[in-house]
Amino acid sequence: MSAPARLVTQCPDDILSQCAALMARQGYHGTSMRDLARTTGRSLSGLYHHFSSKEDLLYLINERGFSSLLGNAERLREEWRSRARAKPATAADAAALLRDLISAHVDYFSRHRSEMRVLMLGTQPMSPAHGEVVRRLKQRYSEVLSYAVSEYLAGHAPGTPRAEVERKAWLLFGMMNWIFGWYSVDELGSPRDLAGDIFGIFTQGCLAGSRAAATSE
Amino acid sequence: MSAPARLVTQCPDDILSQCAALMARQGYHGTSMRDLARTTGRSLSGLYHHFSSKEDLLYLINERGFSSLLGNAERLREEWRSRARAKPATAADAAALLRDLISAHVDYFSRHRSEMRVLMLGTQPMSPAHGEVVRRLKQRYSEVLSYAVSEYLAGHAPGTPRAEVERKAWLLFGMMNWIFGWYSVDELGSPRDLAGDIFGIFTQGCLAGSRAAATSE
DNA sequence: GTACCGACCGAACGATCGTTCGGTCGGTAG
DNA sequence: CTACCGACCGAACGATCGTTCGGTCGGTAC
Repeated sequence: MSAPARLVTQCPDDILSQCAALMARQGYHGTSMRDLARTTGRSLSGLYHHFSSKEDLLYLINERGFSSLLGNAERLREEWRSRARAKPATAADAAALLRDLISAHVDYFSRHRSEMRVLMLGTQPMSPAHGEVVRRLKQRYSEVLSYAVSEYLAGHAPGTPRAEVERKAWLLFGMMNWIFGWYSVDELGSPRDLAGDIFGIFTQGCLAGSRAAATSE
Repeated sequence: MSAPARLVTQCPDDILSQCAALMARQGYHGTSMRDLARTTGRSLSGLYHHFSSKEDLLYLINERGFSSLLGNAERLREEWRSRARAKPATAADAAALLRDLISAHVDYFSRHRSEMRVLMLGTQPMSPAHGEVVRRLKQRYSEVLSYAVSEYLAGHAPGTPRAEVERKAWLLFGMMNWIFGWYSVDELGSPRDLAGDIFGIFTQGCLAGSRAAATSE
């Protein structure tokens, strides 16, 4: 423990994202360790110096991605809660929280598209222990979003049933996640426009309530 | 060409869906031909009697799924067009078309969850020829949906820019598709409720226009 | 100097992969 | 009877898979 300090190595951050980029295109099982070694400019056994196994690599990508996403979301929620303690929150405040969460999500996705695509393609091939950690992160993240949705609905459409709140939160998730699964971000305009559209459609759509669905018949 | 008629065999319909069920859980590369042979109750070489290759099997699942989806959608659109020729279409008619398309989509997904999950996980490992066919089907399907969205917006929010129409159609796609990627249909209520929610959020959300997105700041 | 370190490599291991080949069996057709 | 057919199987092929092992090299620590 002396002069030059440890900044490189230790945790192979760039290697991880290079691997994620390849896995995003070919899938976990469709990408071999030899493929990953080649694109990271290392040898096969050199790659194993950084990760204990292929599954471990997948876990690290998942853990890192969801942790960042969750960190952003929980920070926004805490800021909102401390503001709410200072002075009572208005309905507009809840809308602002929801809008910030959507923006943060879309921004993060657009800046880490490969990693996010890996996260979306499923958790199946992970060990029970790793899978549990990732599942927990996923759930905590969706709980923050559900919380914001229910706070928003409490202010703008009070009395919405719990089941409907959750269903709508999931639909919001759908809008936020799907686009990056199929399409390129280049064809969709800026993340800012996209987040604005999602926020606009969701909030205005929720205001109309569920009874508005009966148009014909 | 005589008595008993050909109803079985020819095209292995049930085998296909059994294979899709396994691939939906493990992914294409994560499922071996031996796995597929075992779950279909056949031997490895017995399976190759029905499909020329593993990739061919993936293609058949994709082609079949998207063709059904597209068939339903184009039928609904043609019905609408012929009604529009009889008497001028109202704005409510366009909403009904959109609602029927969403219902058909959600219904089909809920009845063929495994196949649909395979379709959503990507097209990469297909040959150029097969990939092109599937890509064409996908595009035709999304064009029907975009058409309905633009017809709806023409009646309810005239003057919406083309790019915004497409972005909103994609967000609608997101709501329709995402839920079956992550969550089980059991927790989401009936397909009917779900389709109603999607239709309600989307249509009411679009009515508010894009300028409503500026709530704070 | 020697000792130890993390980063990295070439070569190989056993297992599993997609695919092929030769053959069996029950059922019409002539 | 023979000829032919689709459905199906066991056994094997070459290739590729994830992983391991022994070793090399440049750099501190003492």
